[in-house]
Amino acid sequence: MKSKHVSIRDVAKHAGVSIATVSRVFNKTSFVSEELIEKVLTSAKELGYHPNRVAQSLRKGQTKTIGFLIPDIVNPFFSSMVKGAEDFLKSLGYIILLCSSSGDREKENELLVTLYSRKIDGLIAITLEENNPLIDSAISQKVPTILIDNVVNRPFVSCVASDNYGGVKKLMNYLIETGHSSFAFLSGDPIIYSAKERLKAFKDTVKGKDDFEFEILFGEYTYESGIEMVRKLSRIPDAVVCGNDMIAFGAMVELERQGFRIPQDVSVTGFDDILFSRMSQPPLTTVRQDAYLMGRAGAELLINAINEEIKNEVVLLETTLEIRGSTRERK
Amino acid sequence: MKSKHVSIRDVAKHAGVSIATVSRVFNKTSFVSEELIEKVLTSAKELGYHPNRVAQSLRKGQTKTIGFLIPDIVNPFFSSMVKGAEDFLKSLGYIILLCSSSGDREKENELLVTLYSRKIDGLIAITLEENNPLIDSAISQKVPTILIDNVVNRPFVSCVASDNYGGVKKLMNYLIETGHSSFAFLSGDPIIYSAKERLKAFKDTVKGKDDFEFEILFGEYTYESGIEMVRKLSRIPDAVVCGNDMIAFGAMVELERQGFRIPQDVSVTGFDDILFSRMSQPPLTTVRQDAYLMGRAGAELLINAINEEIKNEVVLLETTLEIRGSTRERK
DNA sequence: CTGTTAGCGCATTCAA
DNA sequence: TTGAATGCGCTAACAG
Repeated sequence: MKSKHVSIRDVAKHAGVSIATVSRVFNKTSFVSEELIEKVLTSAKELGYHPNRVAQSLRKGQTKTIGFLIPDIVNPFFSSMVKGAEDFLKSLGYIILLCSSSGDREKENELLVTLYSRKIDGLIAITLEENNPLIDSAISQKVPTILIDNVVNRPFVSCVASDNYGGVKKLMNYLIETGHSSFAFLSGDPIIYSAKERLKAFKDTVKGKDDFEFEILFGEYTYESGIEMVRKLSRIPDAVVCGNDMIAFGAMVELERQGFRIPQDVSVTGFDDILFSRMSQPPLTTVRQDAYLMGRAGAELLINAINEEIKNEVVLLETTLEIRGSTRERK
Repeated sequence: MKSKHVSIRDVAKHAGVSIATVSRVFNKTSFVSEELIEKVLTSAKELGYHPNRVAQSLRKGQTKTIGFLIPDIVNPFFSSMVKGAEDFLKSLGYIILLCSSSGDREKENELLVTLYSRKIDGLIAITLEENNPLIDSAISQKVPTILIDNVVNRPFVSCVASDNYGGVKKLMNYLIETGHSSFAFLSGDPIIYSAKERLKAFKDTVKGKDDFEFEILFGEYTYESGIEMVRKLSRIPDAVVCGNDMIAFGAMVELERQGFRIPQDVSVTGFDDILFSRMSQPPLTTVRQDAYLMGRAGAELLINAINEEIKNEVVLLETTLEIRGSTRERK
């Protein structure tokens, strides 16, 4: 039965040295004789001592803690980012303070205050809206901040995102090569950076070209929204290009319900390549983006920002076209 | 351009009061005259002051921080638990320190040291193995600890899990009522508490009854394992009862590949009811357990343990049978 | 009702 | 090489 907290003082007394020596042994901050190192380590082990990180944080002015603000931890796309970041940060002794905003902007601001008052060394945020007030908050607090899946040009803020534009371009080129000439684009909410970029790539591909017919619908990045948008389609095109995979799943279900065969009657594509995309029937042709890597890249950027004051950088990650069974190869 | 950190002393000076008064205003810990409250609040706002939680933690000996140890944050089943816990804890001013163990027991221990040295007020852990060394660790540190999806009887440790046994019982009863009499059970690794319980319920139902034929295979809670186990089946039974939904998805794909129709030729069932279970073709008959609720219940238990010293309780949550298209209704 | 002060556990100066 | 003393920002006695 040990006492409640064993502090550096207990170890010092037990080892017959000063607290400064104990501190030096644990921090290797200056030379201590072998003899004393031994003594201190033995005493520490015997008492079950571990340095109190709270006290260290207060003293050193850094907490080795990173705030992570995320709309929905249950979404594997977002949680993959957390994992990517965590795996990297952990190796450097950082730990993640997790905050779910649930997309609620008011909550988001409260959470930021909490995070800042807990003296996080840096912040990684996934925000749905492209222009979010938190960005200004971050700047005024001067906490190094990384935005993932969003791109802005502001001081103290770096960004990581996939090349959404390039991804959809690749996809559209493939569809055109394989003989598709009429399209529907089922967009996510264009307040979101990624949705906007994907939409832009689609428009840039088809607009003003007489060879193509197209139609654009707006919804959300959800299964239900995919179903709904298909119902609103004025006609069924060669290819239904979806803003993300969830929309595509909804679209596929609704198209089949209406009696269309995929891909014989209509091709369907997604974006993201989530786990289930290769398991659906038919497996989904989609643009693969690596959320884990985005998280990791964000964390690396953040550590740079913390250490080297590089505070305004944008990293765009490559995407890969995954051709599967939901698109036909020839008309 | 403000100075780096604004402390309670800065506010006190600016407002012309003592730091104790400032503290009292923010903590409402004793009466302060309206006049001074006003002054302090104005100064605080002007300077952008927020109490430093790190200093508070050191002083008060509590961090309002909960450690959350989880095998894989990307798995929606686990992340739902995090969400459930977080939603509740947030409302009480707690925040979550997230740690992924990746199932690595060595890492798990390192992470625990980190968590303890950061003086978490409590720990919520999802551990794969039923008997995990972390449990002893938790006991020796006297940090209130909750195990989710696992049940042990130890001091300082409370547990939350679904009624896995009852769930499989319900499921088996339904299958028997609908005329199934030969079964295969595709189990997860029985080192895991839930896998063990589900297996037990299956065995208890079919064993020693001449009416039933059955076969049991062991694998993991994964899609790939489902495929593999189906390949090892000695014959195709009336119903393939899977340890969880991921196994069921693998099983369905492999059964269909082998030319069996679901549910006409063979029924397939899962456990968990993850998001995609209702989206698969055919939609999966499964036992629904509410991961979000488990997380929330765990958090509630933890707060009780922290406040009231209730430190050894087990909560078993009800499950629901979700009958969908992957099981036939009559032979 | 308000101010002064001690000390939470630690890292870091400054002396020795 | 080691120890004593200071203070990080704050809360909680205690005194007035």
